[in-house]
Amino acid sequence: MTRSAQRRRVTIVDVARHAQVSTTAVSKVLRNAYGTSPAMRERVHQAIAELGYRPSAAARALRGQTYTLGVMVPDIANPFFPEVLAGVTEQLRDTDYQVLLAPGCAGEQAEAKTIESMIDRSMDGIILIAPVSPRAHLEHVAGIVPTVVVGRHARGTIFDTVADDDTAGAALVVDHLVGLGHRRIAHIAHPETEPSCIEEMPNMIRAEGYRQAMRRHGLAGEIDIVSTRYTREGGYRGARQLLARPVRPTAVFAGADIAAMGALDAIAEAGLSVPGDISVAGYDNTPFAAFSQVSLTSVDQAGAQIGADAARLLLARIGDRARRSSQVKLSPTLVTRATTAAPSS
Amino acid sequence: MTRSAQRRRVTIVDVARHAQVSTTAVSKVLRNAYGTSPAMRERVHQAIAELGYRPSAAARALRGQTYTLGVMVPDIANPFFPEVLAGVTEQLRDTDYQVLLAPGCAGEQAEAKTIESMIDRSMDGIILIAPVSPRAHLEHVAGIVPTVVVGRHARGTIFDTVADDDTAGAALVVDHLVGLGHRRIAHIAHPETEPSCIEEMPNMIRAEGYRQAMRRHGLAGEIDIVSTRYTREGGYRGARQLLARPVRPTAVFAGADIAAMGALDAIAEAGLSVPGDISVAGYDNTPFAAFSQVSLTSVDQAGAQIGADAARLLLARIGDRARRSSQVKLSPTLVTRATTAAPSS
DNA sequence: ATGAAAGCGCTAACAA
DNA sequence: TTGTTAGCGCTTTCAT
Repeated sequence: MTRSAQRRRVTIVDVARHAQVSTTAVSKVLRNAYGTSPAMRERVHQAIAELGYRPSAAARALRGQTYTLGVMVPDIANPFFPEVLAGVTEQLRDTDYQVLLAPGCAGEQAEAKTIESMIDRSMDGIILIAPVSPRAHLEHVAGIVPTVVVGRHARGTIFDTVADDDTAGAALVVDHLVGLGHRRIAHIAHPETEPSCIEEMPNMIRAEGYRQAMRRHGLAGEIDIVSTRYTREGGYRGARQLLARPVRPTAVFAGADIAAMGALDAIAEAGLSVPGDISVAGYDNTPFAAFSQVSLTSVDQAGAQIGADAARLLLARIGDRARRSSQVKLSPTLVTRATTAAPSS
Repeated sequence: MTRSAQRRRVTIVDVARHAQVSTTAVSKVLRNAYGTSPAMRERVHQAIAELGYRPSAAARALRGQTYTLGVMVPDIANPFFPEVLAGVTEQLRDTDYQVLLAPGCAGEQAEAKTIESMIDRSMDGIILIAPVSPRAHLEHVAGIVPTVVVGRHARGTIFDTVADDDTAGAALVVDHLVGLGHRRIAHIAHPETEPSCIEEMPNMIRAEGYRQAMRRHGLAGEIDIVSTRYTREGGYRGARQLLARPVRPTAVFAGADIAAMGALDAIAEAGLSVPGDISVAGYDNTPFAAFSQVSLTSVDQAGAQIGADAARLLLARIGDRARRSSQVKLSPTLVTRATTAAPSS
């Protein structure tokens, strides 16, 4: 046991020798490649089992695949992303692929570095969740490695996308609040600095969807957006700003549940009640929103399904890199809970 | 742009040719190795910049390091782990290392597979968070790759450990509740099947700490443990069981915040109030516990610090694999919030 | 201080 | 169907 641990790793050569075949044969068996007899397969498999052989991903990477897929998540603390990831891993469960997560990418700089590092590691494909890089950069990346972009509303020429219909999602919230009798509905947004992708980012589209819906209801004059961040702290700051308005909004639509969480913190701190004094709605329908103590009205964008679709598209693209790019757009639904009600006035 | 994307990746040979030096020289410069003149370093760096060269981790892996560290997390949906991860990445920020997360390891089987996959990918070191593998297996793994184990109370011969003093943490909760006047204090635990590591797992130690503390307070007869899981659903099921007792406990100590969350769901569903009808305490002091709508009393085990220590130890072990193993044990503190109060009786 | 050359473990032409 | 062999891009002796 201890000795074998110290020992040199078992290689394909060891297996070949042990099974009395060539390394090619072993390689073929490993990859289920064409040209192996059942008898040989049997012997090789047995040798592999006896020796406890495992292929070195590093060596494979130099020639072929690594059987590794990378997923970039912008913010691991946001409870929406585990949902997406669950969908990805579920879809990949019975494949040979291993998913590796690259965490913590605040900003374009960090994101570029993270993507580079996944390319350096010869990943067979990558899923980028809500990336902030300019589209040209995404195209560049997709030219190097099969790529699926989640969240961006962009028609990539060589990458596939999966996104939620954020315009519709925002409208669901506004319609719901207006239906309850609200007029002063404010929105907490997440800003975008990179001009080339402003129109593609889900956060920007949610904000625009909010604007459109407000206008549609004849509430153009009531449009009120504070731009902070989709984080708990951002939601907190945003709500603080809104609560300091001369005339307070009666409802707050946070662009993400995690921001809604911060908004609820600020509202509680101000001694106000939800939904008595102010209604709050979020986006993502994270497990947190369903939590009894919160019961947050939120837009469900089926995170697991998004993840599963992304994984499916990625496998398809790995299989055929010349494949036409496809865009999957999912329809959100509204989950009405206890944080929204008719305004008190 | 587009052409370069299609083009073969820039290699060390290209750099060497462009800088008019040998590949050896480039390699040395890259690794800050001994034997390079400032002039050469300058030229090489310039060539690297001009060509946009990036070393292939795959090729490096075959000979040297991959500059990749793997972190295995048992449950990505548990909000405690992002905290630990933040500590890890923060500690590694100014190093050349990239952190990759291996998600979703339910059970010993899946865990072993995940660890194998990290070894296959020649990671330079791995951090295992609350692994459930038998100690012998951890030793085996640590013999292959530098390893730091987080959470397990084991004295590895070749791996380092970082753990919270779970016995003390559990005692903090029981002492607090007893101090408030509670006697019927129940505990929601997470079971362990693998016999060889039962005594090392944080969940088991928390349960044992709870038992000890109860006995110390002369409440041995009130000891009441339900064993479900450290998940939201586990907490929910656990609390349901406890609420169905002929005589209901007046306080519930969930072994993890995420389980406390589920317990709060069940309590709300039963139409009971917290802390009016029943007090609830958690463990981990996740951001969720500090949330205004919850305000959960919880044991703080400084996740970020745990992560930072783990990363520090891992770097040290990578630097010297013969290094004596060290065990870092952190002292937890209790954060008292609104979910615990004197019993109503 | 610098470079030539031998692999690391695997895959894929190409031969047999 | 099977095996021989030439690399993949890098690190590392070992000469110079």
